[in-house]
Amino acid sequence: MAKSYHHGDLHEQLLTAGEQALIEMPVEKVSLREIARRAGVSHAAPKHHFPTLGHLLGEIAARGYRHFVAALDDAANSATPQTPEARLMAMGRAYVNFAKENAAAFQLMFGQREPVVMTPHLIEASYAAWSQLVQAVTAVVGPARAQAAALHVWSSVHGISMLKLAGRVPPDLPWISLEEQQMRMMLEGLKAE
Amino acid sequence: MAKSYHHGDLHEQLLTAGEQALIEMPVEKVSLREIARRAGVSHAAPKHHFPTLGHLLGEIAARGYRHFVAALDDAANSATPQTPEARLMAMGRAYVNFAKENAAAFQLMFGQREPVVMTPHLIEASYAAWSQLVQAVTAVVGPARAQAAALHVWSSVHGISMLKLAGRVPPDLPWISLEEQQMRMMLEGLKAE
DNA sequence: ACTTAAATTTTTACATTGTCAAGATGAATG
DNA sequence: CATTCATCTTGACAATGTAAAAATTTAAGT
Repeated sequence: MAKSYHHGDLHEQLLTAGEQALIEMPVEKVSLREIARRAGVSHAAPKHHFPTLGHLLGEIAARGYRHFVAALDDAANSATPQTPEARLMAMGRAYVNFAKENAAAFQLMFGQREPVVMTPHLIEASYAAWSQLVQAVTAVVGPARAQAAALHVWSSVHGISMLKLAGRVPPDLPWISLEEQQMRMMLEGLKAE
Repeated sequence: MAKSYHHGDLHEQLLTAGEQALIEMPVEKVSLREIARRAGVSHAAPKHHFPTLGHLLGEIAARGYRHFVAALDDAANSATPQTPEARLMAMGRAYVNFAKENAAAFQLMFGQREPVVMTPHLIEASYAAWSQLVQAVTAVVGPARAQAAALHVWSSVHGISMLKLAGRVPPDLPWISLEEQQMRMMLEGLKAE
């Protein structure tokens, strides 16, 4: 059932307007009214498509996870050589890179913007990201230790991403080089028995 | 100093009122007016002590870092045996524990609440936390690799803390056990060449 | 085709928030 | 005692999220 009414497909347009806003402004400035403004609609119009701002943000975050998963997948498939380790390292670098290049979306996805409602789509999308990582890690350490290893890997890349975004690490460090060393240590940690 | 109109130490009382608020409510609900309310003062009174909400939050975050450093120090000194590795592991557990027990303060310290102004006190306090960690890591890996190793350790413990707080990891995992394994892998990663 | 019902959007309105500009108040200073 | 000055209050403003009512457009029924 197509919905072509006054403004067309407002549901979709609100989501894309929100994504665009996340590109152009810091995450905390992306308000309901700002998104409505960008969609060329009154501030109360979103109500009929998303019960609350949290639901709208939740759906936008879910889309963020899908782009995120796609980016990590691309990185893994572009890795050379195509060994499990190289694929995992490529994903790790893509993770940190995604956080850097899509800072606002990343922050939305990981809770830096209240209120974000855990809609079914968001739960599903974030779980898909977790599954993707578990799968890549399983190829390296086997299924028995997969979950613990995945948590280890995720913590490492997520932590370094967040610290960088929060700016709570001394800025005079040789960041790029440290980042690579950190990634190596992360991989080495996987080999712990 | 009895307080009727001028009550003398409002500066201090605003800080403690803010800290108390962080204990009793989620970080995003801690507003300027809420803190003023708790201090028993009008909503514009803080203006004379802190130019903006961001500055007040920044000072509260700085205090959070001091408690944080103290907690990690205590943990390290209570570790048995008193080896560099055991001390570091104890600090790591204390880190994750602090994030769990003081969620709102932790989130304020690491940027989950805009606007937070990087006041001199905050810069100093967060740098002190970094120095503390570098020192503990140096005792394990030596000075040459200390910074890279510190970043590795911090990323790991920070990442797992943030993921837990954000609730973006499947909730049906055996978290406690995974947490310990993650910490072991983190330590193992330190031994990477 | 005409009426009626339903779905979508706008308009108003209200309670919050952070910040600012005037006042009011009390304490220190001469 | 009078004046000055830092501090606190009051009132105002723009912006936010949400709710209800009114308006407008589409769909359905006969």
